Amino acid sequence: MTGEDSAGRRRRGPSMADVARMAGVSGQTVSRVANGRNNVDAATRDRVRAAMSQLGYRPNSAARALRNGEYRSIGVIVFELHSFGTTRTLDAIATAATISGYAINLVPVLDVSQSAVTNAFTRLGEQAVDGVIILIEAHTLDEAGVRLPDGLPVVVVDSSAHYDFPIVDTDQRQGARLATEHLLNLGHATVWHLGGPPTSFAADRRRQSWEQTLIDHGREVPPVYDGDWTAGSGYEAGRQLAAKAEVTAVFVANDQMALGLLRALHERGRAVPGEVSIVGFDDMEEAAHFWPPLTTIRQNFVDVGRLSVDALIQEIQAGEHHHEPVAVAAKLVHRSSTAPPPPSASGG
Amino acid sequence: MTGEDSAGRRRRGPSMADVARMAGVSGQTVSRVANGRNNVDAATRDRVRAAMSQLGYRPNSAARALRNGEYRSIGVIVFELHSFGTTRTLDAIATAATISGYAINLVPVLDVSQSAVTNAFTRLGEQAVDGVIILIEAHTLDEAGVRLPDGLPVVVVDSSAHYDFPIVDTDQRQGARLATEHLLNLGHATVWHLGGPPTSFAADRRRQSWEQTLIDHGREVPPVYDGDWTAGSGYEAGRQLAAKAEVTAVFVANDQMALGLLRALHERGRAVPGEVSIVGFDDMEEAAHFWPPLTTIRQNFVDVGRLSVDALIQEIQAGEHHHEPVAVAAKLVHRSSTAPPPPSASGG
DNA sequence: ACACGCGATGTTGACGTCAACATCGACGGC
DNA sequence: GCCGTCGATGTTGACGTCAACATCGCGTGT
Repeated sequence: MTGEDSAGRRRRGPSMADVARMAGVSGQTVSRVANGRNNVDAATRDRVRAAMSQLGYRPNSAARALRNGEYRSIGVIVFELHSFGTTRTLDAIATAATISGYAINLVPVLDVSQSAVTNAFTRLGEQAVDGVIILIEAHTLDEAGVRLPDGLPVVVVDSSAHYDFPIVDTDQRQGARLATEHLLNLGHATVWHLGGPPTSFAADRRRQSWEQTLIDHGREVPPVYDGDWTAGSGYEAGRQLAAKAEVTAVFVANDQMALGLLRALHERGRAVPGEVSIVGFDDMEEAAHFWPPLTTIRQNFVDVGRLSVDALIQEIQAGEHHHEPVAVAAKLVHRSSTAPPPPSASGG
Repeated sequence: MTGEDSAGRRRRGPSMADVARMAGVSGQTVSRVANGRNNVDAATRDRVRAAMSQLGYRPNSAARALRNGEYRSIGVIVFELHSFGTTRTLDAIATAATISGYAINLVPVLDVSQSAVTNAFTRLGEQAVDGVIILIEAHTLDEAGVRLPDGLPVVVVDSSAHYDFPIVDTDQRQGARLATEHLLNLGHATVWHLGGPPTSFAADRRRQSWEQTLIDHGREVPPVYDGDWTAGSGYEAGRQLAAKAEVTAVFVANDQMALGLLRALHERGRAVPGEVSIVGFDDMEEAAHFWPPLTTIRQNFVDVGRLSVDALIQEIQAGEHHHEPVAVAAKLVHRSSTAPPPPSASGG
């Protein structure tokens, strides 16, 4: 009754054999019913179904996985759920995987240390997964000198191109260019940059693309300020930026840091967008309600999640890598944090 | 070499038998080495280890689960990763489970419909899990008329008490009282409330506790405004609140809605905390960088996650339910969004 | 009436692991 | 020198499922 035997030990649930006995059929017929095969007599099927629900039968996925040689499960290795982008991508991955009939096995990296990463990968090797999506920033991977189990399909999100794995990611370059050109088009002489941590490839690419865009337009490239994606780090860098009168436009590598910068600007009494224009990156839900509402680059996390799952499943089922990275386009969402520069700053 | 056989099908990895053959021992000895038993000769162990790494052996967790009758995995059923609290709790659960040697199986509910919830629970029954943590709001559960597989240990986070499952949650009542009394102590005549959706038990409790605190202090209870946890809904409700001159203090049921309210107040030109004081709930990382930085109630998500995992594992391993809900204390974090009421409003 | 086909159902064995039991050899005590 | 013991290793079988093959009975065509 309670799922325990007289000794108080956990008892296994009913198996096909139990259902078969109760329904007066063979185990194989139960299997056929459980798997929706249609070559079973209707009356028999009903009898089996009745026995199943009466016994509370549920298929043993371990036995099924062992027999079939596949788990129908994919591992997702994440570093932290603090970052908005990671969380959103994970959400999209989970949804896409579920729709495709795969379960999600979440493998957290417990801290930043190299051994924690190595540990996570070791655990991963022992998990019941058919493939892996790596959501941690790739430099961390490098440092850990990670060796994944051979023959385990892998897809990487947010990575450099020098891995031998398929890559799916937002088109960071295009997004950063969009942000930078938006500010330039408004008439700003140049655009400052508050970047993400050097350990992130995404941050790297946004910074590079911002710089290249400035160069393409023949503008001066101001020094870069680095944060670590958090609002706190945006605030710290923001205090320095806010103190510089010549700063009229800033492209911030994510919305959370932009929030910190906004606070620093408010504290200093510099008007946004009156004196300084700001563009973020991500379009987190809150960005529309920052003060002022933030102009930002919207990432299409749903597509990133779906495409990475699709690529992984293809690899699992067909054994095919395809090596050209998949880049998902971003787009600019114009709100109130950007405007033309103040007249006094028009010359640069 | 590539993990496929000549027909292009996925080939299973090497098994214990393969390792045993290469090392010239029996499968059982390989098993002993793999499980760290110490009754194996050092030289033999080395030989087995060498064979393992040369073949790229990794234990088949399906076979192990089948043999041992346990998966060492817990399912977490979540509705959405958009809400800050859910995400943070999931993170803490994943960490705690990993430390305890359990894997995490993420089971998303694809949409709000009843069938989606039922679907998710059905899927759950077929997952390779020893137990389940339910992270969705409990009213949704109710509506779905959910029947969980019998004998599967369950722990619920954020739920009413009328389930026969162990419950772990933040002490919503205590947190809401803290918030309300903080504002009262500053001298506000009464405190308005911007609550969460009626479908959430957490929102319910925060509202009830706010009301009770007001009554306990002999204050008037203003009408409640409801949001749905999002900044957008906070903004909508906030526009109404901002229009009322008599509002000097608002307790908002989460930080995201507080952000929306802040925006509405700014748009209307009402100073925070000069004219209106605001307290949020959650203490999301960004709250410290809102404008102004938000006074809020900090939830201890780490403890909630850890305690729910501990409770579940105890249930799994010992078969013991313990029915008193576990309440994790919250605490007030005082920042700049609260101050005494303006002199003009002192009388109420 | 008989062979044949076909649909419904049953039987067998293998997936990889590990507990329980069996075996074997070395060493110490008397 | 014989027996008992203990440590290292091997052998067997069972966990639950499902593909492959076997069987059985009924209807159809000639």
